[in-house]
Amino acid sequence: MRGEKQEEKRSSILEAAASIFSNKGYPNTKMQDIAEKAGIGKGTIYQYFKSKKHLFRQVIKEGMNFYLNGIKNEIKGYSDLKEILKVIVKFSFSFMEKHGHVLRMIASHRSIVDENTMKWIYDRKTKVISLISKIIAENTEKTPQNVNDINLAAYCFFGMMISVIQEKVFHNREFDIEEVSEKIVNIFLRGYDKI
Amino acid sequence: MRGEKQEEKRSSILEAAASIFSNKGYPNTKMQDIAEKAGIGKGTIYQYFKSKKHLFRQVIKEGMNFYLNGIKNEIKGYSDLKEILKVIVKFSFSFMEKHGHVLRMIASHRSIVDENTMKWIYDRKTKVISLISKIIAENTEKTPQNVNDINLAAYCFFGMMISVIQEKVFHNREFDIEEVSEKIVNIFLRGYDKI
Amino acid sequence: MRGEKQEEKRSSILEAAASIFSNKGYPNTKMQDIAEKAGIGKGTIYQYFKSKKHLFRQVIKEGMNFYLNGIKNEIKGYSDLKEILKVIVKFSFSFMEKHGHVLRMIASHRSIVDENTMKWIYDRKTKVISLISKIIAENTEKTPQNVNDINLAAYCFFGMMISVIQEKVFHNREFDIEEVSEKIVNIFLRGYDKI
Amino acid sequence: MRGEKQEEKRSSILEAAASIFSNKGYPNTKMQDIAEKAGIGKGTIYQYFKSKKHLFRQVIKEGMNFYLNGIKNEIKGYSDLKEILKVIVKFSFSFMEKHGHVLRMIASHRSIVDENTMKWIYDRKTKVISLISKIIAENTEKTPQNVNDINLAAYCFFGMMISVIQEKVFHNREFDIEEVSEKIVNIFLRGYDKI
DNA sequence: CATGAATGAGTCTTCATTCAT
DNA sequence: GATGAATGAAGACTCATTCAT
Repeated sequence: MRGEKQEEKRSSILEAAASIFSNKGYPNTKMQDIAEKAGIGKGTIYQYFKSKKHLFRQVIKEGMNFYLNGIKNEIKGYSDLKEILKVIVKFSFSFMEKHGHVLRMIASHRSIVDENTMKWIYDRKTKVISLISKIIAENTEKTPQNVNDINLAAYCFFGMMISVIQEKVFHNREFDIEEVSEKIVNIFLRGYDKI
Repeated sequence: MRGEKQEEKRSSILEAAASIFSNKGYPNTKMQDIAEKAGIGKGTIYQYFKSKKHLFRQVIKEGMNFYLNGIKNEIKGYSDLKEILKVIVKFSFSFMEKHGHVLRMIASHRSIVDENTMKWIYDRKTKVISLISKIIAENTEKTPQNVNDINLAAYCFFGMMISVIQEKVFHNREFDIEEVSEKIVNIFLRGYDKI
Repeated sequence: MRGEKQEEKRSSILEAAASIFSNKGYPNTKMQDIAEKAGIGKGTIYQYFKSKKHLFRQVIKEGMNFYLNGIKNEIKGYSDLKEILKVIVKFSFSFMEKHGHVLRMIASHRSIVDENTMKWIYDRKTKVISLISKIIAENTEKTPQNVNDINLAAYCFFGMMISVIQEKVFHNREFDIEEVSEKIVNIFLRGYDKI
Repeated sequence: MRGEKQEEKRSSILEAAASIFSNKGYPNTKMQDIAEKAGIGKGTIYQYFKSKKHLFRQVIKEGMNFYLNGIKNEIKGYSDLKEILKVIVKFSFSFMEKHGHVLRMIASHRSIVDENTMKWIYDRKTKVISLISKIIAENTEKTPQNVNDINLAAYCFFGMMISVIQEKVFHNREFDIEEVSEKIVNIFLRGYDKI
């Protein structure tokens, strides 16, 4: 059986990879480093992942799934758009602290690897935006709107959120997540002029 | 005179580098490619720039200056915050089309090169945010606010703008800049709920 | 075990390197050449030695140790200074034939690599001179002398020996080692006038 | 006329080259450095010397001539071998201080450049040894000897002299040239045992 | 003649990937 | 399955030499 132990090792590689890709970026990450962090031999990685690129994609993919599922899970039970968005911001904060690179990669979806991977990442990003769009659409009292406008709004929300989170996380400073989330969502929903 | 022709060649290298860094990212860019694009020999680059890293920094630096000066220049004559922000969005659109990497690097300020360069880029970013903060502060009728709040707003505005621009430019699709700018600024100033 | 085979490969690299450095000198020696001579891939060298410079230093270092130990070993059982010096000359002859560069580098201790390595080599040289000084001091019937004088004598002996050996080895001609050694030692001990 | 000014420039290049080759060794010497030290443009060197290698050879050649002529000149008027050898040592000391590389290159005559140059340098060395041999032969009261023995003695004398000089010059320490010269010559003529 | 900007051949070094143990 | 020693393709960078001005 390729059961439990196998799966565990796969996970430990993925985790180590996520952490190092996050901190150093794709090109500065060496397979050696990942192997060391995972406490295994370099060659072993290749028994679970075809190549560095594939490993990277898996990191993004599973990170994404974790992110998407996390959001879906967190917002259960809330029905107020404002509350929901705040929850998303807060969850994204803690996610960024652990898997910074994943979120940043998705946000900028740019060819740090190669053309194909860039497009592939872009597809993942679309999923995030779609989820946010869907959430906005479903929890708004406004009359049905142009799909493009909702999408635009989703991009705006995601962009501003990432921008602020990145800044805070980068600085590694103490700050009140609750307060900042409130402010971000307020700007998004009510506008800077009104707050 | 070491004047004109020298300066021209320096510029052509910078331009070629900006273009290739933009499209392929730092690690995928070969000095050879830049030389070819600039129509010169590999070694010549090293007469003008100490290393690949230095060249990259210059690209960011001069791109940044061009961006900042461009904004300052474009907003002259406007006094309405909304108009000013729209101008910024529109200018950023056209800038991204030409120097995508610069803006993206600044937005994500991440170690695609090395720790030091990351911090260095972060410093450049601060300049952009400062400018936006200043613009917001000076053109708002609201009673004087907490500096941190203005800064937060600047990060939000910059983030949402980049997020949307990136999407549009990436798709390379036709769209109405005027309309999109209007919408972005409206969300920022009046909130999604109100538009 | 990382034992035997590893050590063997390390040795084969060292040997190949010594041979090529000896014949072509440091700057004319290519890592590629060393790899080929050792019958391995270029990259393998870097598993055992950090850089060309480090490899070079190891060649000198291990060559030196071999030389010093060789001398110490050969002179065992002799108590007559003249006999001892002759043994040293003879051993140095055979050593130069195999590891010419090592001895020459030590003799001239000059910056063929860089300032630091030069000083490092100079330190190695001091060891050789010290050994010769010690041998002279211990096996002389003369009344205790000024340390500086003994040192000067050691430099003289080492210099004349290298000078002659180099000439002979360079010519690759047949000659009577026994006879030449005898003559060198005679000049050193009794003076040219007396022989 | 290619007269005076030309000759002056040629000299200044040669002088600059000698100084830098001496201090840094052939491979670490850049044409640029030589040009700068000579206060001229890089390209100008090539109007006087075909290549770096040729320049190097000229440096050795003219250095050698200067050395040989210097010796011949200094020993005029002396007839005692001991006095003559002392004069040679003293002159060599001051020569080494200014043109270290030349003397060292001649002493070790080794392929820091290439096989051909090595042989070429070896030929120069032969001239020095011949001169010393001739001096020894002419100023000795001993009955005519085997040419090879005189040659061997010359190699010994040259080797020990260089060995000591190098050490002293390398240390850049104060020392009594007169005294050291006396000791070296004494060892050579009367033997270490007798002094 | 003098110059120094331009050039590209030539090298060291890294690191993803393979494969024998 | 797991390992890590071996590999070599790939790329940044140097510097002697050329040649247009």
